[in-house]
Amino acid sequence: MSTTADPAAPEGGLEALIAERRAKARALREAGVDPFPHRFPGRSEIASVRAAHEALEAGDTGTEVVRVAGRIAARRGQGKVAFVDLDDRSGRIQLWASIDRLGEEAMAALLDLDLGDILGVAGPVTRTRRGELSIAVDEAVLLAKSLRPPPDKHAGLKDPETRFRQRYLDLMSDPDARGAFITRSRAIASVRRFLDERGFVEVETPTLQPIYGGAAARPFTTHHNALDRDLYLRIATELYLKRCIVGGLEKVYELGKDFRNEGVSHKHNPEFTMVETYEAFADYRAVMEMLEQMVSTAAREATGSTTVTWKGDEIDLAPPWRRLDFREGLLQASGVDVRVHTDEAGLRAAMRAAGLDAPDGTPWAKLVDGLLSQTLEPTLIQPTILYDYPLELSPFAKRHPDDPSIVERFEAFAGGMEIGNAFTELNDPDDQRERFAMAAADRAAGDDEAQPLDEEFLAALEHGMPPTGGLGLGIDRLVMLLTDRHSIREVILFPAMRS
RNA sequence: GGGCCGUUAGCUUAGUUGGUAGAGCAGGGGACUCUUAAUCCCAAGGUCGAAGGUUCGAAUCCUUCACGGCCCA
Repeated sequence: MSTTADPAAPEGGLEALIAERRAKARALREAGVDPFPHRFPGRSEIASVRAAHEALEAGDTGTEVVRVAGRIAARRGQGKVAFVDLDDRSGRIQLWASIDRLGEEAMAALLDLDLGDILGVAGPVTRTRRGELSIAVDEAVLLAKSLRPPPDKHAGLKDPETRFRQRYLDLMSDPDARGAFITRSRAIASVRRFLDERGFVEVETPTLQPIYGGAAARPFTTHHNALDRDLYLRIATELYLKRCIVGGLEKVYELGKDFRNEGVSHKHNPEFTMVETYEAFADYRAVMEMLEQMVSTAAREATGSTTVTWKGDEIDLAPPWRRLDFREGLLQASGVDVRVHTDEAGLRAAMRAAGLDAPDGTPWAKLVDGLLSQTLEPTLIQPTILYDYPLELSPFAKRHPDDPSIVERFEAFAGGMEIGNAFTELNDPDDQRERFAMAAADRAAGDDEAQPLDEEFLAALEHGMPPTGGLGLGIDRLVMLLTDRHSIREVILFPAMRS
């Protein structure tokens, strides 16, 4: 269609491309055609159309009329025959449009469409002489006019900034990007199904909390105007879920967002998704087995296999996972024994002697954490359960019966990342009060990630909490593992960005 | 927070020792009744991330800033 030159229309660039598409939409309206109609009923998924007609021979045409709808991804031919590639979520199929089937008017309308337009078509399935399964178009309906040009039909969208800020462009131009988020959805559904089938109750606890807790992190602060009080966005669900255990719900989980006011990195986004589970009358040994089952089940149900590819290696998520004692593992990986260097200065000296980073003013527990992340953690590619942590790192974990300086806690690692954290929950309220006191001392010493005292949580524990095994599993990192994506931004649809 | 790298047309990109930017795709006009990164012809499209500086002259060199990526913390 020749577009009459508007003297005000720009010569080139994006504005001109938009003006061109708007002019086409206007022309349609003037011809009585709605460029944004309301529905296209009776459509089939492209993948199912393909599957049902695989046996069609080249040159043959089926009898059944199918209806498909999607976005125009590419087209070839401009004369009396044209080929259009149509994408929906399930796949792509070629449309074969000829003036013989459509007539001059409908053919002209089809040729006037743009890449990126949403189109619905009806017609029989055919296989071209060259062997391409296609739909012989008898009817074509514009379902939504695209007023802006899509990314390059072949090269797609490469610029990571645009991919994250305008994720819809990434999704529409890259089937693998869509696939990662579909895998994410399946993994989350699998985790829910797994827990539901084992009698866990899914609960929802406050996101806005008067006292934050359950993890070592700085919170986001907000303000409730009507109550005139500051509130915190939760950094974990832990302390509320344990109240549910006190109340007798016995097996609970919550799957949702936590918020931590920290920097962004390939492993950190300020809001991220975590599932926490608490099972009364279980301990961390039972949680180990459940986690192995849960993760391997999620892998199988989301990807079809319990082995995944990670940075070129195969990771086998099928149980049982390797068990590694915390102290032993660290000693082997770093040569530093945290049971020998039990004070801050001694550990710092030992770490520096081993060539490791150990900043001044860092409390002992954080030095141990740094020791782990610098030495052992990156080597834990195959799934590994690292168990029996020092008490100082774990303010909500129950002491080990054989050694009060360690707790019944484990973290699970895979792909060189921490993916899960679990312990036998501390249910002795007096011990818990002591732990809060230790945290208060840390806070006084300048650790702004230390736990604030939560009297209401202590009161709940004083009512009696059964022995309980608890777990936190990072969903984003699990999805990274399942999709071989090495940045958390690749598995969060709209990651945090600077303005 | 530190180091390195990047930012050129809607998208993907080239651009040499500093001499005022070139392509493919997309878009426009034309040809084409089995193409599939369709092909062929024609024309058009650029604040070279922003602001300063050096220079006769800056996409290119320098400084600052913004945004992003990678690595480190």
